[in-house]
Amino acid sequence: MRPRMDKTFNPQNIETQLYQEWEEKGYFKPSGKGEAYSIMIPPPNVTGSLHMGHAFQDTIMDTLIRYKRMDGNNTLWQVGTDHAGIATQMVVERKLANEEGKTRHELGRDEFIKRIWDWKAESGGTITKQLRRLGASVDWDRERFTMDDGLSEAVKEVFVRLYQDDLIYRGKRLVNWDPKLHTAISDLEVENKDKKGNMWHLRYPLADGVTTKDGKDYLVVATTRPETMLGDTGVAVNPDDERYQDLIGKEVILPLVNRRIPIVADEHADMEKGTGCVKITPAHDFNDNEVGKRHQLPMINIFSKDAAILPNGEGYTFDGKELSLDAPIPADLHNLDRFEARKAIVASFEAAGLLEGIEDNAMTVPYGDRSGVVIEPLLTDQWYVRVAPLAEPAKKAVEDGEIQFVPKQYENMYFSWMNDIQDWCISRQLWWGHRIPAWYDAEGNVYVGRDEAEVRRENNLADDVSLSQDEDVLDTWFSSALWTFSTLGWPENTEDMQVFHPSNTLVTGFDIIFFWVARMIMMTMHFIKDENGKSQVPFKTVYVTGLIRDEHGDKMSKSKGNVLDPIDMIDGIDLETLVQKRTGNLMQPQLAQKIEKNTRKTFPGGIEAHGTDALRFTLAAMASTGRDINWDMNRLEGYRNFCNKLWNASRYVLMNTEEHDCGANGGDMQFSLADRWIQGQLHKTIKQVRQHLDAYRFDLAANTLYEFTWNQFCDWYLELTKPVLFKGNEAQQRATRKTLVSTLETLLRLMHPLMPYITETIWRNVAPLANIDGDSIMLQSYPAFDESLVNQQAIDDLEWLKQFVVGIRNIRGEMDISPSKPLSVLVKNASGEHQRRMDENLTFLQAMAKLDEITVLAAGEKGPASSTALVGDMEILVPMAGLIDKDAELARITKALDKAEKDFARTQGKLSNEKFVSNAPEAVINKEREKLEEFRLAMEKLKEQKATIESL
RNA sequence: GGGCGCUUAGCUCAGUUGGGAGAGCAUCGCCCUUACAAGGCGAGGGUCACUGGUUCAAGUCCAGUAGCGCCCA
Repeated sequence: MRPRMDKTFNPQNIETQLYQEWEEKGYFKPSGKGEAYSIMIPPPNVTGSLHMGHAFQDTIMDTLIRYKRMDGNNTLWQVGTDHAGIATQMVVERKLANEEGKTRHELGRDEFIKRIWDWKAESGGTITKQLRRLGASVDWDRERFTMDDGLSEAVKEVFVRLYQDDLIYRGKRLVNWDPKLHTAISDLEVENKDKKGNMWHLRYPLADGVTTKDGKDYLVVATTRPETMLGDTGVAVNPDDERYQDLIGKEVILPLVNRRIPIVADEHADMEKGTGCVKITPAHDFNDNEVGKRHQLPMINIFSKDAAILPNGEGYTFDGKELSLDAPIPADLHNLDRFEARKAIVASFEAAGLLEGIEDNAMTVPYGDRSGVVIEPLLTDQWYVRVAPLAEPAKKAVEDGEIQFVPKQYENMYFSWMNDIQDWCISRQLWWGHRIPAWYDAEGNVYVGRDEAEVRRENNLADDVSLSQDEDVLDTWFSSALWTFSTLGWPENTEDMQVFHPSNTLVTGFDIIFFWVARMIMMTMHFIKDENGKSQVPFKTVYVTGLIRDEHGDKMSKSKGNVLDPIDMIDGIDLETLVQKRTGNLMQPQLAQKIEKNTRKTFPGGIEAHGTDALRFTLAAMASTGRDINWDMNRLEGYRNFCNKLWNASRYVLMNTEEHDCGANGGDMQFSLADRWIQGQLHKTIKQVRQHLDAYRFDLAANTLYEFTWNQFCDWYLELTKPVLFKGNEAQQRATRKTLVSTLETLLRLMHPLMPYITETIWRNVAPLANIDGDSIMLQSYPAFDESLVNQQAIDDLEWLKQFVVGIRNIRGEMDISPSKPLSVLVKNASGEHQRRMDENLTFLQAMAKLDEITVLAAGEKGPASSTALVGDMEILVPMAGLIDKDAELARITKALDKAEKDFARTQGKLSNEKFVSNAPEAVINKEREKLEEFRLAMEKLKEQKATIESL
């Protein structure tokens, strides 16, 4: 297919069609040839849709993959999605409620899971469809899903082996409990919000007639959660706090429940804060839990799974054993929700005269990001991975440079987490996920195995022993942690494992270094060994991206209504639809008005279509050093214009080469200075772009391409081909046509990884002219730098030509002489080199500066009163007669002279500094001397010129 | 409180081993010149957050201050 090229660039007309063709023809598959290069996509949430962060990361991954593919590697970009336990379960639950008015419990577990699979088949492909719009060259035939058979097999295998290695255990510990969803959740799913709350000061009477230093028979503890006092098992004071020294080891009588609890000394108590006394509730607060552990206080759980008050506190020791301890709770509190209980307890304290006071208090409260309710730290039975032993090799791999982070400072973040690592709670009280491969008998003994039959066999359990499988499923991150190898067919030792593992580059956000990156490293190094038994790393480089924020630097979020959808930037969206999209389905509908107002203000005309290539190029251009990006629509528009520029430049090339002899089959060719120059510039560009891509500096790569394309190729080279194509002889035309075609063809290949669609479209038109027979630019080789094609003489000559042309354009601009008015100019002090350059490039000079004649003045000849420009030590004179305004010219000269004088003075100052001359390197000094001479010359000429004009 | 990062033109950002401050957009002139008005040609615009130090020379290296952001507690 050779696409047509309209006058303006219309991305909609080309993108989808090209992508389908690429996919159908299997261009995204590994070639099977060359050195392997693989990237494993961070699997997006199957319920999700593409956001700017995905677009950013996917652009970078695709750029790398396309670059390596063209450069001859056997490339695999592995794609897939994760099953997103909670999110997916909730989506289907909601659907079930809306459509059938049923809960999942009414449906039953098996039927509900079946419904999830139905949903997935129907609606689970949103994000992968969007990924296609971005041009992502992933191998779709290998698409994986964390719940599919192969990956589930890997999950089971890993669980069983870790258990056998004593790296997985079951225990009763504190977790982030979501009282609405009835499951443990990970820290990542907890949103900490700053809230205004209260600090209650409660009196705890001292036992045994003890009094404080100032004679009081009670202590005052300050707390933000009075309701948890029912589970207090201690009061802590700071060991250095003189106020309470005598009381350490004594006891208080816990009000309402009349339990004696000890006063302990612990650093956790902050002398500056409140009264310096804190209540310790080890079963309901993470900090208190640590304190309790240090002082061997019992844990007393007072909450049900709904976070309502129990009739009796449940006591446990820190090794999870039940404690027979009497912790009754007053009957009027039973079954009260935690916030109701708070009111009731505060009221009771007040009634008993034990409420010392209430203060306002700013605090951070954890909310479940899915349920929106306050998370309760709760003691529950969960499965844990013992992480410390796994962390050691994982740390070492980064220390030794086996895995490198780009940018490097993120290694600190990695180490800080790995050095203070907590065991990982991997079980979730959900239905959707990998069911934990553990079975219990009637006595509560636990057996772990790949299936029930294996459990019976391994443990000699008769068929009549009844076993029931653990109801819980595994954290989604557990299966994600296996992603790099489970997707390649592990536990089978597949050929893919041998070829594509370890993968090369992981592209991800800094926010999941802990949750995902570190865990992948640990899991991979534990399970995957090379032929010598050495642990393999999952990837060699981790490229960490920053966050994409809105134009004011605010995080994009639904509730702020500042989310930008990458697809909207590609296809465009009208204002009304955008407003609807941003204000619909809000958790807090009262925000709608404000969001609407802001949206109308920011996007009065909606968002125009910019196309995928412009979006990708913008993302690449803004991808510097892993820091956050403040999204700028103006940049996007600028790069859309850039696409249009490339498009039209290509049209120019095609118009002048199609149906002409472009020298593809030889013939006489006489290359112009411009031809030789642009080839050199192109190769310098190739070298730089490769360097930048290799260094993950996509911003610099994009800038280099932009600069070459617009400022060299379009602004100078294309203009310089016009005189040749209009007036040159056959050999000159043939040479220039050949250069036009080959430069553009190479440039397109160089750009392709960043802008796949536009380059493919143009390339298919250009390639035949260069005698290249290929179906797709994707499969062509990436341009290689050839130093022999960089012609320094041509570069110097063309720089001279530019100076000449710009000098005249300058005069035109400042003197208001129309660019269309031809000028005759004179040159003074034209040495041999200047003369040669003029002789060789007269046509170029005439065309580019719109000149009639150039007259060379003899030595000593003054010439008429003129406005002048300098090219090195040569002076160009544009005669003033009838053209130039005396005052304007004087103003222009004065300004230029000022600048020259300043430059001269500064340079002279440097050179007359004895210390500079004796310390600075020779090259620097020489450069300064050259500059001085240049400025001196300019001053001289300008003064002379000024005098001439003044005397008129 | 500990750690990391940021502060450069009106806006969004580059600035490699220290050696004449850059880009895009925006602004101001002139131009519908047969690739492109999503364009061409030209111009203006910066105490490189602040203070001190090292150096012949600092946006760049060091120390401190202020503001902002992130991670951890």
